[in-house]
Amino acid sequence: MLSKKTKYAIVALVHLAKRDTKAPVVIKDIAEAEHIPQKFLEAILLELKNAGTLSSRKGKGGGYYLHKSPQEINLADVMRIFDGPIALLPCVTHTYYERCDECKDEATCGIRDVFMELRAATVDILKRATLASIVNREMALINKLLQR
Amino acid sequence: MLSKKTKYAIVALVHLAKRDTKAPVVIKDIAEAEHIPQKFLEAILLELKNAGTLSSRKGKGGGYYLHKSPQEINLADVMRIFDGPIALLPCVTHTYYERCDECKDEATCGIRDVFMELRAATVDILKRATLASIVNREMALINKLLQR
DNA sequence: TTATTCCCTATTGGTTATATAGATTATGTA
DNA sequence: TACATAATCTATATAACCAATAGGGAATAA
Repeated sequence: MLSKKTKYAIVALVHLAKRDTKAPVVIKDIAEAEHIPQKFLEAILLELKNAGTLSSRKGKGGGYYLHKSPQEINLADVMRIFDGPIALLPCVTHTYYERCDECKDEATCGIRDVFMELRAATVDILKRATLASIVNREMALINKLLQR
Repeated sequence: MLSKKTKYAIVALVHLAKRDTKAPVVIKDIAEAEHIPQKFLEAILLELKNAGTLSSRKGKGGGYYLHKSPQEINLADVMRIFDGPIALLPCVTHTYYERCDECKDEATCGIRDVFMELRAATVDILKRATLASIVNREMALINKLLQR
């Protein structure tokens, strides 16, 4: 399961992506609109800023805004910021690779083979899941509902 | 990431599947062969038994053995026993469904849409990953190494 | 210089993960 | 029956992490 942190982060990012302007939005507005505890969201947005996903401006008229375009921000990257590697086994990750203590021969491990396949499929889906594509999905779902 | 519990469970099950006989194996043998803390493995095998995956016999000549055939035991089921639902959001699971507090309209939620797609792909891979198929993968990997 | 807003540090309560220890129950065999 | 074997049950410990809150500091714009 995703941590609440990650889920809130995604919801907040989609919130920003759905606005057509790139004007900063204050934490409070996002928290209230998306029903996220404000102080908790504060820490989350800061982490997203430090990761280079968001930018911020202080003082009046300030707030947070997307640092990159919605096409360039995908869920794989966001999830990695908060929940770490996407792979389910340490021996399958790229950047956080770690050998399994109990493993006898990694090269011929059938379990590892399965989870490498799973990781590839997961990363593929999550990389394609950009903020822009999520907004598109929402529009498609709305249209689908209206047509009935 | 998988919990150690789940990883140990899978390793132990594959250990049992690789033996051609269905004779019971004592906990100690599995623990030593696979480098798993014995007392911890004890609890894990018991849980697998209660879930109907393993059977056991007490006393001399006893131990644990697969209750079903290696073709019938898949990683999706094993992972659900220990780590719960495979889906990454509560609103996407079948059996553990729960609405997201902060969600406005589930039917048009683009985030949910992504994670439904991801869940389907994941379950598909993990259902096909039976103990038998894992053993086959190992043989294939060994052959591949030998051919070089 | 004042209001606004992000930024930083610390802390809290609760849950989960990863085990270990010791006693008990069931089983096969001499 | 007695004994050794091996699973089963209960209890405990520790560490890590999650989710959230509190309070003040620092930067910025008007």
